[in-house]
Amino acid sequence: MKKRSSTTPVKTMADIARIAGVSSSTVSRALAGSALVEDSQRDRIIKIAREGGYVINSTARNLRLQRTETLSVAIPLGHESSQPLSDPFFVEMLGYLAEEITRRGYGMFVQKISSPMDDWMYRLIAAHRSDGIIVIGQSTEHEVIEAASVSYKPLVVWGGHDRQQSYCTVGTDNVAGARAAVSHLIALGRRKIVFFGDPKLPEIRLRHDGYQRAVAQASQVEAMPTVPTHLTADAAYESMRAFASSGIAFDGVFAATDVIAMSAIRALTGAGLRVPEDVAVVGFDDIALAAHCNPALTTVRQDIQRGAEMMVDLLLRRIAGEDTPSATMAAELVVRESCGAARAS
Amino acid sequence: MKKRSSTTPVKTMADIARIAGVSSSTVSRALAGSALVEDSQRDRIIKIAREGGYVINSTARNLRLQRTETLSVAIPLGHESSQPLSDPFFVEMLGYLAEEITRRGYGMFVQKISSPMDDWMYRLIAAHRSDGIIVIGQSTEHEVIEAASVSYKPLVVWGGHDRQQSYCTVGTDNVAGARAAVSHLIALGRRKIVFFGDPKLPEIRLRHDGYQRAVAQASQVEAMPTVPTHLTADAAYESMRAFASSGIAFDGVFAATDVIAMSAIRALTGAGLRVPEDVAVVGFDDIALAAHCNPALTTVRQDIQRGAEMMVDLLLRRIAGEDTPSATMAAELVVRESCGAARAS
DNA sequence: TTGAAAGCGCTACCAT
DNA sequence: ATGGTAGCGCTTTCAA
Repeated sequence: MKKRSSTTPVKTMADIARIAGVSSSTVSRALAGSALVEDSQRDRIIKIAREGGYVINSTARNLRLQRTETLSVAIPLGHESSQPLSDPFFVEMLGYLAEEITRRGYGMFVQKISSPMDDWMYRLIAAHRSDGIIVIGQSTEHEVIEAASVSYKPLVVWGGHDRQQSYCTVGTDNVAGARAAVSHLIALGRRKIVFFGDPKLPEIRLRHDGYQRAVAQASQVEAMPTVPTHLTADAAYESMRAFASSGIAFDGVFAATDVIAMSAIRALTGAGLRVPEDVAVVGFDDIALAAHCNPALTTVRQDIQRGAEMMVDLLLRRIAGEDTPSATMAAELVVRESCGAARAS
Repeated sequence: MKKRSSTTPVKTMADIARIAGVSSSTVSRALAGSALVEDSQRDRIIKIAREGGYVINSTARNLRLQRTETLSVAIPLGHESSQPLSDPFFVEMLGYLAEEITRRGYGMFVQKISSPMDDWMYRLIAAHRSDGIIVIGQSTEHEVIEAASVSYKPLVVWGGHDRQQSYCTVGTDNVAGARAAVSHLIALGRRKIVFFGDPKLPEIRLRHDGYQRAVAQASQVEAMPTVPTHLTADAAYESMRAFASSGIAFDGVFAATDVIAMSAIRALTGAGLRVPEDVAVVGFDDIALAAHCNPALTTVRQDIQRGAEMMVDLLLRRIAGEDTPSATMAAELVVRESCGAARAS
């Protein structure tokens, strides 16, 4: 009897069944570790499968089981379709999500939503490529997400939490974080603080709220304009360049994101203004760059890694049928150099 | 006749067929835009599908067509299983890959290979979750990749290119890049240059080759040790801390990656040594951080975005049956502050 | 131009 | 403990 083990291709359960002289039902059970199969039989089948290099076909399995063991990560960039996905905040988040999703035994399916049609959410759901969806950032898509969440439960969104929203979010306490940042600037003597960022985006609107509360609560602080800049480095640079040459006097900047803050600093320096001596700058996010730029950026830290872990955990629980609440993480002001004074640690 | 369009669920082609009063074969053809279906019939079917919010079930389609319209991105971390996927280089690469893969109409399936079994590659292939595989970095897995590439063609690897390898790589000219960096240090008067990095990894071995050639070609340059540090920030910091206190005199460091370089700078500064005055440091990669840290890092630039685009393009061509050759991109020395002298631009 | 039917590879029900 | 069979939703012959 010739050895054929290496010449007989073992691609399907039917192949294994043929070699083992059993039915494919038994092979399926054996490979699933079912106690229904006789021990010796099971071991023999598993051995044949392994020696033949058999790996289960997940497409067929998924079709049968109506699930995918995959989570989708969607990144809507409606506010800024030209914003590259290489944006540091998104990319750091993506890395941690990949880490955690893999650790939980799932695959990660990444989808960038470039020029949001209003049906991207529906398509993502209906295509059945994943068991659940994580959306990074609400962008301009709050209504779409809200509508989908009514009928689609396995959905978790990174972003701002509003009283009037039914979907599950994970995010930082934007209002408190922004307020702490601006209050710190005020405490350092700044009186003319400009807000850079577009309050049309939910998270940024919350940061703007925090900014306004800090200003309203202080005395002697002048009302200053809000500059609704886009989120890209180039756009933010240009916004600041234009503002700095407008003749409006100012001594502080609260930027809605670190990318805006860093670009603003470049523009200020280019305009001959010193940071922090002439203008103090505070950002938001604490991306990896923030600690290493010059001057090191004072910013509001969001714990991206913990956020990623929470989102995956909540999503898996929702897939299991649980109805999880939203989670808000505390924001932490990280004082470095760009605000002009280090706070005692 | 009651309007039922909103109450009848339209989940499958069979549903549409029932509503339209045709067979599901016709629905399939109509939705695929087949010329075989009568025009008015086709339009009617498409209308029903759209109004019912129908989206094709990709799992079923994939099973039938034996393809997935998905590309796998595998990140083997065998050399450093504790290395987080949040490593800047990998994460930047991931962002650009997501960008380009989405742009090409594919999905991206991300898989971190944590503690490499020797069959991870085989499993990834046999599970049929994707039409092709991009591997980011050879790590310690050269043999595994080489073996798989014999029979599995839709495979592109980021990393070092060796004369003796049959798989398709995209990468930077590591030897030339390293050589330029070290020659630059030598030209600036450095004579005792230490290499930090583990030459067991293919790319780093090539960078080490470049380092050695630059040293061999110069006169008066002393032979210095190679410190086979790991790739994480913490490990590199510790390696440099230990080395700096060993009593060995040195005035230059060529770090195999920017992460190592930046950690080394922190350790050197902590040990009371000035960078670049006492020790000049050059890195490799030009991650986003490099330009923004203090002192700004002199490094060898790899064009990550272009690399990502090339990998996707080559992979899609391989999926289409083409046998593409490897591609090597030119390395570019980016002179900033950490080497102690700016070259004329 | 359309429909019937087979089948992609798997799992689970129902027998025995 | 095991096998037969149906069917997940789709595409594509083959017939008409």
